[in-house]
Amino acid sequence: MPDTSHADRRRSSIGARRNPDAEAAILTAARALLAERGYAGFSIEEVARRAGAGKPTIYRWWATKADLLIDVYAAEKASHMALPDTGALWSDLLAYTRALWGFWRDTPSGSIFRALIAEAQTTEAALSALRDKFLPDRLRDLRHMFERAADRSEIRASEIDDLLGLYIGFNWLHLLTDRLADDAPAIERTARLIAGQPPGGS
Amino acid sequence: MPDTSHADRRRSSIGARRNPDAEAAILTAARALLAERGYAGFSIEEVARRAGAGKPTIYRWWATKADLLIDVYAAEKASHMALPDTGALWSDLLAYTRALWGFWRDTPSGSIFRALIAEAQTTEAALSALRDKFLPDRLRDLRHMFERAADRSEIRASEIDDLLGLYIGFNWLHLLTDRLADDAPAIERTARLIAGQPPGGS
Amino acid sequence: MPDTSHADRRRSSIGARRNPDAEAAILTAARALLAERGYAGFSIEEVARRAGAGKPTIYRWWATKADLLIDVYAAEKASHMALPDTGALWSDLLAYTRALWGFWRDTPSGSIFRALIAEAQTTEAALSALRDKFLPDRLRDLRHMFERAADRSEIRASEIDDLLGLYIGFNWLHLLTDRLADDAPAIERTARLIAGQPPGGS
Amino acid sequence: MPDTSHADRRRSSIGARRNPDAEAAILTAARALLAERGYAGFSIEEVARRAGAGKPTIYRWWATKADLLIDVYAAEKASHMALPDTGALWSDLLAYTRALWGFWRDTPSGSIFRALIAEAQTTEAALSALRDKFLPDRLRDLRHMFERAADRSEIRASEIDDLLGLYIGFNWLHLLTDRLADDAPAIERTARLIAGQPPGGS
DNA sequence: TCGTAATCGAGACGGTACGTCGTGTCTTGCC
DNA sequence: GGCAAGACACGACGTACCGTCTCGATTACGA
Repeated sequence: MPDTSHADRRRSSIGARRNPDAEAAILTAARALLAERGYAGFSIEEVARRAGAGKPTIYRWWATKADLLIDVYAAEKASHMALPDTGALWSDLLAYTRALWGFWRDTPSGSIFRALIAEAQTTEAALSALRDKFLPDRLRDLRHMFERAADRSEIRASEIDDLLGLYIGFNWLHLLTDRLADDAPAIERTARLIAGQPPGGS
Repeated sequence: MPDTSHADRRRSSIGARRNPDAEAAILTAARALLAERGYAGFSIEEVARRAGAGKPTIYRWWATKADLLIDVYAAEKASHMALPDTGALWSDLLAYTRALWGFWRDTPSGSIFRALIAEAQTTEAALSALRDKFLPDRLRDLRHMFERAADRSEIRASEIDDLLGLYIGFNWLHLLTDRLADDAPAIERTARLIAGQPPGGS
Repeated sequence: MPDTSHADRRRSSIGARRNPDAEAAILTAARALLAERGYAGFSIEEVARRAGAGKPTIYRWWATKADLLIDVYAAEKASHMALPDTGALWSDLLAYTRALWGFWRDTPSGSIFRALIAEAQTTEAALSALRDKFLPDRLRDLRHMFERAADRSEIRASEIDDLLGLYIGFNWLHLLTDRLADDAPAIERTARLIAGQPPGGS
Repeated sequence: MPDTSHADRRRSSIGARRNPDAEAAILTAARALLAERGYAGFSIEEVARRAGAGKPTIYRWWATKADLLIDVYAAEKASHMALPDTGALWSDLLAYTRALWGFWRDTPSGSIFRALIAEAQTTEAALSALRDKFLPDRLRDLRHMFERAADRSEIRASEIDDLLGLYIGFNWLHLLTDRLADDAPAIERTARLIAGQPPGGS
């Protein structure tokens, strides 16, 4: 058995209900696998092997690969990302985007999210999971940042959704083309653009 | 023989050199396959089947799936998109974006491009093709539109690249989440946002 | 890797036609597996593992487990069993049955045939393979023995098929209840019964 | 709930002892399942589903699948078959065999018995149950028929066991190859053969 | 002029992963 | 302690593609 990173073996059922140990082992294994081999090497089969879990256990709780990816990403994100409140949209965006890109670069999360988007191009179920479940969650979080800016009259309230779209598209574009490291200076310039702040100002 | 979409049968070798008929048949089959079944149903196996080609013939000329996708998309794109010149950036963007989304919706190109982006999350070669060849080409084309706007003082010249990034990200986001049809009203609002045009004005 | 009995690895395709090496490796592996673990331990998966073959290669050439079992049995039988011709039906039967039971006991063939019959109780395809392909072959061979006896007027020609049925049922019954070793004396008595020979006579 | 063949729901424990309702529901479900889908579709899982029983309840009372099959067959057989006494062995056999084949064809018993024999080729426990318990029972019943024939000097007393073997093998052969319906004419011819009666006579 | 070489369609090969099913064990919470 | 329920690890099922290989045929080109 080549891999030793999986949980302690012979974890058994704890009755007619979900075993949190199994769930944790699967999420951990999925995270590690994506970290090591990326989406290309990500398979339910291998996750099951590493987690010491049966494939049916995975399919029982996550109907699609996307559902699993979403849970892995969510567990990751919860513990890392917080919304800044600096008093100005452009500096909020600066702080948040730098944190986000760092999070994507320095944890498996970047790989996970790229996997999720790729999966959504393959499977209809994954697409609707991404669009109808994942994205709205993300938007809800970020909208607060923009709503505060609208309260401060930095942006028009009617523009919030479209600015959010531009902002998310900007991040996706850099993630999907793997330019998170190279193009970091773009963050500040783009934050100002979105916030309607003149370049170089404070 | 149930499928009739492939080229006429028994196309054979034409000697010790590449057979253009075979190449055309393969590109056509790939295009049709992506149109019908999307990236999920796109396999070298099925392309070969439809093209009436041997798999080695495909692998001989296209080392990776991404290479094939690029050629298919290139053949598609060349013949369709022209840059508008309406005299104002926001209406240029409006016209171009509506044309692009229509092109993505109504031809296989949308599926093809989605496939290419997805493949780039799996295969390093696809990623660098997308980032280093594809994206610069696209930027070069569009930059003219933004440069004209800068000449007219609608936008700052220093903002061109960042606005392009926002604009492309906006398009990708809608393509990848399959919202080209539903979210068409966003085009006008976003075109104004990018062009710095107040909402509702002419 | 626990099993070492499989053929030398990395046997590849020899073109667009059946590879006899692969076929031989698969039949050998199937035979060995049945010899070691019986029908209970017999799986296509394990045969593929031992043969160093891909599962699709097996499914390509043997549509059902029964087809594979039949080929394994046939290869075995061809090299071991010959029809005797002693000049009298009862001694022909005596010789043949003793050889058959020995063949069933001392080679994997007994296990193979038991597996085949069991499989026929599970799968409709296996049943028809057994009944319409295997059994007629077996009957054709044996019928010669009975026809010679009819020519010698030992039995009526009209009884041949029914005597064959009785004879085969007798053998099956002992095979399926694993009484080939214990009940060997029954062979002689039953040979006489079938041949219409009084007990104890020469 | 689509299937209605199982017992009334929410049958619960009746305390620290075996619940006869549960046992009956399980046997009934097993019988029905074998009737509908044969050995191929017979699984503990499905029996439990239909019976509205937990799997452990089944495993608690029947250690192996064979044990369950035996109980199902026993419950079935008891109520149906009677030994004929026509005054001649060949007509006894004729009557009994016709009844037996009809019983096997028209009730789940044929499927059950086929399942039992198949299971005996996989599981040692099933084999010994079949050989050491089942078969002797059957032989004991039938032997009376042959003993009466010996008393009437139709057959030799010393031949009884071997004729029984031939007779049972004949029946098994037709059951296992699913020729109970097609080959009914063989019954009369074989009955005469076993009874030493010339063909066509009365 | 003719052998050589690279092309073609075809399809078998060893593999990996898919998603489903059944196995026998285990635990819960009710009776 | 029996019961229904159902989760668990495991492993086989049969299928789809992967990328590689070898065939036999079909030309073009260089010696």
